[in-house]
Amino acid sequence: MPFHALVDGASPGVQVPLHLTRIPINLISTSSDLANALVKGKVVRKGPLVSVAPNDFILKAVIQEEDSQPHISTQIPAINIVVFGELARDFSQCVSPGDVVMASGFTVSKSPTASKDKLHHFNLLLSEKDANIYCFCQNPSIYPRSAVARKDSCTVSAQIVNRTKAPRYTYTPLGDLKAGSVVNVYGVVVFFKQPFKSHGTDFCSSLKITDKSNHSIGCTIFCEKLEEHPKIFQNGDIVRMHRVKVQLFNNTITLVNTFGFSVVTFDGKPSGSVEPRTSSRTVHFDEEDRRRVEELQTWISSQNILLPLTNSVSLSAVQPKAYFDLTCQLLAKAPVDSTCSLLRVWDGTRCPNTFLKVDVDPNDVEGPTTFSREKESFIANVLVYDNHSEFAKQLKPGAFLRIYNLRAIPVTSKECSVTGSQSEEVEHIVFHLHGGTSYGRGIRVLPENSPDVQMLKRAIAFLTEDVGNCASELNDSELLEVWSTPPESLDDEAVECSTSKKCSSTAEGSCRLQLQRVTLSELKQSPPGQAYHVRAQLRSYEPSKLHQALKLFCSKCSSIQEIPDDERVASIFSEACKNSEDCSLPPWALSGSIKLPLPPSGAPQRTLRVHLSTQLKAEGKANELLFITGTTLEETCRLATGYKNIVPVTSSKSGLVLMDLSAPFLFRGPRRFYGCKQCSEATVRELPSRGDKLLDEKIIAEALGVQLLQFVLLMKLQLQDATDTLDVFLWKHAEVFLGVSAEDVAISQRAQNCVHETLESLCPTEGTLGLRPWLDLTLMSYRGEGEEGQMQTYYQICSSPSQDPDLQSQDA
DNA sequence: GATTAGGTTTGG
Repeated sequence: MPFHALVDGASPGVQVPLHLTRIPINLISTSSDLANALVKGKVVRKGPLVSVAPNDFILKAVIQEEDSQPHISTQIPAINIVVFGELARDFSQCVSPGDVVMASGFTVSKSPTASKDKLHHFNLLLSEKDANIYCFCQNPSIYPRSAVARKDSCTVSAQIVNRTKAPRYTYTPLGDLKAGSVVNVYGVVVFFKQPFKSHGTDFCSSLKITDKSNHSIGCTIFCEKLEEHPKIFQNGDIVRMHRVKVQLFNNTITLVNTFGFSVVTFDGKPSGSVEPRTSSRTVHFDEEDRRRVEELQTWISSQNILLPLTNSVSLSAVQPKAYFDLTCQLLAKAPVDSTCSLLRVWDGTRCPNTFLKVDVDPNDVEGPTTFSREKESFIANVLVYDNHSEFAKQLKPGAFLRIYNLRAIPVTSKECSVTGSQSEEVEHIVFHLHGGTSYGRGIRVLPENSPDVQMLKRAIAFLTEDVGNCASELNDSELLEVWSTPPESLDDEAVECSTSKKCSSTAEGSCRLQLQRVTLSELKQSPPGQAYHVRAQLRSYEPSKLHQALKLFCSKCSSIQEIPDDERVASIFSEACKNSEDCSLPPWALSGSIKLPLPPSGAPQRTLRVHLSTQLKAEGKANELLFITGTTLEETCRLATGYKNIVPVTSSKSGLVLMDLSAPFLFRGPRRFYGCKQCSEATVRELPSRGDKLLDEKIIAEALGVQLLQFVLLMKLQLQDATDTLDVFLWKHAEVFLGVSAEDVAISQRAQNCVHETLESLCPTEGTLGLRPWLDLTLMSYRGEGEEGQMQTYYQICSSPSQDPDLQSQDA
C-alpha cells in the first residue's frame, strides 16, 4: 500500500505506523538507519511525470522541512526525492506543490545535482515496492499545472491505492551461466547479424555478447516479427534479455530465447541519457537498469580504445579491398538485374577514389537520376546482391542506413584519354555487399533520432552548404580569430575576396582528386584546394580544456561564436529585470503566475509572471512553452528543470521582447539554445499550430524569428610524421572524428569524458610519441586569409581517425 | 510450447 492520500490529515483506516521515527532531513545520510525512518516535508517543487514504459514512471520532486531548526546544521533542509513506478503516477495525480508529505521505506543515493541545485547531498529514492508516501492534501493548489489556467486541481478523495508489485529481475553474469537454466542477462554486443529469414517460421538473429567476466556468449533469437528482435546498430551496443535458455552446443554455452522472451538495447556510448530501444509496449525499465547500463557504458569505454569495436569508416577513409561498415543516406536506387541492385549513398565526406559508373535504366531509378558534378563526387555506388537486393526493394531514398561488411572493390578499366586517340588504364572503385549474412553482412535503416543519424545529418548539412556555395571552403580567417581572440564581426569584403579566390582554386582542384597518400612534407608543397590522404600521429591538440572547444555556429552567416559564460548571461538577466517596463500584452497571450520551486535557503518564495499561448492552452499543451519575465538566470534554470520550454522575455513599451541574444533564448531541462545576433529578427509571437508535432528548438526559433545557433566543436591539432609537422583544424568533421555530438558535450560530463578518452588514446599525456597510434586521415587544403591579411594555406581534417594497426609501433 | 541456427567472405 504505497500511496495514501489523507484529507485533513486523516483518512478512514489509514494511519502513519507508530513504529516509524521521524528523521530530520538534514540528518539523512547513507549511515543513518533508514528501516524505520520517516521524513516529513512540504512539496516545494514537483517535476513532470516521466513515462519510461506503460505503467512505469519516474517523478522527481523537492520536499522541504518547514519546522526545522536552521541552527542545527548548515545543511539546507530540502531534498530531492525520486519516485518510481506507479507510485510516481499516484504522486503526480494526488500531490500538489504546497502539500505536506511523509515518506518511509526509502533508500538514499548521492545527489548528482547537489552542487548545482544546492540541495541535500543525497536523494531519497522511493520505489513502489518498498516505499510508503502519506500525503496531507491542502486546498486546491495554484501551482504550475493549474495556475495559468486558474483551474482547481486535485480534489483528492481519500483513497488507498494498492498496486501489484513490479517484477524484480535478477541478472546472471555471463561467467555464471548454467546449462538448462532460464536467465536474464545484460551484455555488450561484440558480434551480430541482422535478423534473417530462417528455414522455419521465424526470423533469426545471431549475436555474441560479453560482460566484465570477459566470457563471450553466442545468442540465437527466433521471433516471428522483426520488431521483436534486438535493435542492434553496432558492436558495443548494450543488450538486456529476459528469459533466455542456457544451452550447450558443441560443448559451448549458448543462449536461446524462450517463452516470455523480451529484449531491450541501449547505445554503448554514454550520451547523458539512457534511451531503451524497443518496440515493446510493456518494457520494465527502472533506476537499477539505468545504473547497470551506465556501468556497462563505463566498462566499455575503459576497454582498450585503440581496438575499436566497430568497423565503421567514413567514405573519406575507405581503403581499397577493405571490409567496413558505412553509415550513410540513400539518395537513389535502381535494380541492376534480378539478383543485384545499385544504391547511391553519401555520408558528407568524399572518398579519395572515383567510383565506377554503374549503368542502369533511368526509368528504373528511384530518386534523382543525375546530380551536379560537385555533388556527384561525394556519392558512392554500392552494389547489393541476393538477399540484400531483395531487402533494398523496401528502402526509400532519403533513408539513413548502416550497411554492414561492405567491400571496396578496385576496378581497372580502359578508358579513352582526353585526347581521344589512345586508351589508358583507369582505376575506379565500387562497393559490394555480397549475398548472405556472413560477417554480419546486411543493411539496417537507422531511426531518425539516433545520435549517429544526427551526426550524419550535420555532416551532410555542412557539405550541402559547401557544395551549394563555393564560399564553402571554410572561413579560415575566422577560424583563426576564434582561436586566439574573442570573435569579432567579419569584414564582408575580405570574405568576398578570399571566397572568390578559393572558388577558383577549388574549381581547378575538385576534378582531379589525389589518390595516393602523401607525407606531411609533400603535402606542404602540394597545391591547395584538394583532398589528401596522410598517415600521421597526433603530436598535440588545443584546447586542452574541452569546454573551450565548444562553440556556437551560425549556418546562415557562417560565424563561429563563443558560448557566453554564466556571469555574462546572469548580468543580461539582471539588466533585463531592471529595464522592464509595464506593457500591454499581445492578444494571443494569457497571463498567470507561478511560484518558483524551492527558494534558496531563507529567501521568501518568489512568484513569477508568466505568459502563454491561448492556442497551446486550447490544445491542452499549456505547459509546453512558457514565456517568463523578471527572473534571474539561476531561477530560470531551476524553473527549466520542471517545464519543457522556457523562453525568458522582458517587457518594454512596445510589448514583450526577447532578451539580448547573447543569452540563451530558450531553456529546456539542462539544455540551452542560442540565437545568432546578426541573423535573427526576433519577435515574441504566438507559435503557429503544429498539430501533434512536438515543439522543439527549431520550431520555436523559427516562430520567434531566431536564427538558431548550432553547437560545434573546434580544435587545432598538430600532426606529425617522419617528414614534418602540420597544424590542422578539426571542425566540420569533429563530431565524426570524436564520435560524440557537440550538443551532448555541452550538457553531459560523460560525453566530455568520452572525448577526453579518445584524445588521450590518440595522444597520451604519458608515454613516448613512438607508441602513439598512426592515423589514416583525409585532409582538405585550402587558401585563406591569415591574421595579417596575407593569403596562406590551411588544412582541415575531413575524416574519422581510422587507425592503421600495422603501423602502431613504428617510430616516427 | 515444434521448428528455425549454430558468425567466419575473398564474388557477381
